[in-house]
Amino acid sequence: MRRTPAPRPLPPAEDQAARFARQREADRTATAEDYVELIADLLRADGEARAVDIARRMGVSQATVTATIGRLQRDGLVETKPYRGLFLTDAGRDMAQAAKARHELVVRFLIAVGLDAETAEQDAEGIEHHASEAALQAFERFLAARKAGG
Amino acid sequence: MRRTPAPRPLPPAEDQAARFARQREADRTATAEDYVELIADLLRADGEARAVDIARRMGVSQATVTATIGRLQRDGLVETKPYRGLFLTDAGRDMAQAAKARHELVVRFLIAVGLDAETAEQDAEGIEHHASEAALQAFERFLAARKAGG
DNA sequence: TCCGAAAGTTAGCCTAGGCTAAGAAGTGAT
DNA sequence: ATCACTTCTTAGCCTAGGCTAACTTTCGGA
Repeated sequence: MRRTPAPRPLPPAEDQAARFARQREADRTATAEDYVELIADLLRADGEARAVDIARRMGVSQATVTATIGRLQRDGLVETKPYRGLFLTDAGRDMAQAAKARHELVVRFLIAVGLDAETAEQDAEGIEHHASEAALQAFERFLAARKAGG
Repeated sequence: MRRTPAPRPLPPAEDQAARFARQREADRTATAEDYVELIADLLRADGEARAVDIARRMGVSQATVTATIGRLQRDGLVETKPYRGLFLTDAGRDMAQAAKARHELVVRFLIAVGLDAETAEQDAEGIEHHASEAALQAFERFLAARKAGG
């Protein structure tokens, strides 16, 4: 029982820097993914996506939604007409679909490893943006194995 | 084989808004956690934490480090003397220790579910900030069970 | 000792993503 | 058709977290 468990040396600075850089990249796309995912859900559920509903569901002001939508439009993810509802471009739809699939996979995975549904839903919101393709595949394999094995 | 898999209704707006709010809260603390964790690592490995090394390992400029350290100092996590190294306050040490424990738990967990070590390290960087206490406990249980069962 | 390189800071700029307050545009009921 | 209400936008502000360029301080070697 030693006090210094494992004086693991620090990773090479370049590796660590690369990880943080990828991290910041993921942070940048997270907002866009959350928005298009929500817009897709609203379009499916209500037939339209209105700024006021997005504001309510994101827990932010309408002014913030207007500004964010502007960025999404600039980035070619949504289309808007002033005072009209929002629509997703092809790119937006693709992103939404991928985000939704990731989200649901992460939720199912978290529940499978023993988390309650409510917390799984909460944590998935953050984790989905930081799980790599490799991680998602590992989650899929895990779920498949669990299903097969019982 | 239906085209519309499950027209799952949207969650209540308030619940969803609360989740996003907690999400934003986690995002705000993530930077602080990353910094104090790195500072603790540097102190342990090198005996001192210098801004230039933090800049190198975070992949940002020294000016960015200076600004961020200023915020950490304002928030009572680090202590600095101009042109001298950095030191953690008690609060900073606590945060660093918790962050490190979370980080390593997430890495071990990701490896246990089939991820390679390199990707686990990368993904943990993002996931550690978004896993709730309940999730971390679930990960612990999973690892314990895996160890017991084989 | 002193002087050049390395380290740290400061100034000034930028974007994302929050906010409030106020005004403009659309909509529904009478 | 009008008027009140809702929705959307605009203006102006803020913080976090990036950047470069220029300046200051420290430190080590000749």
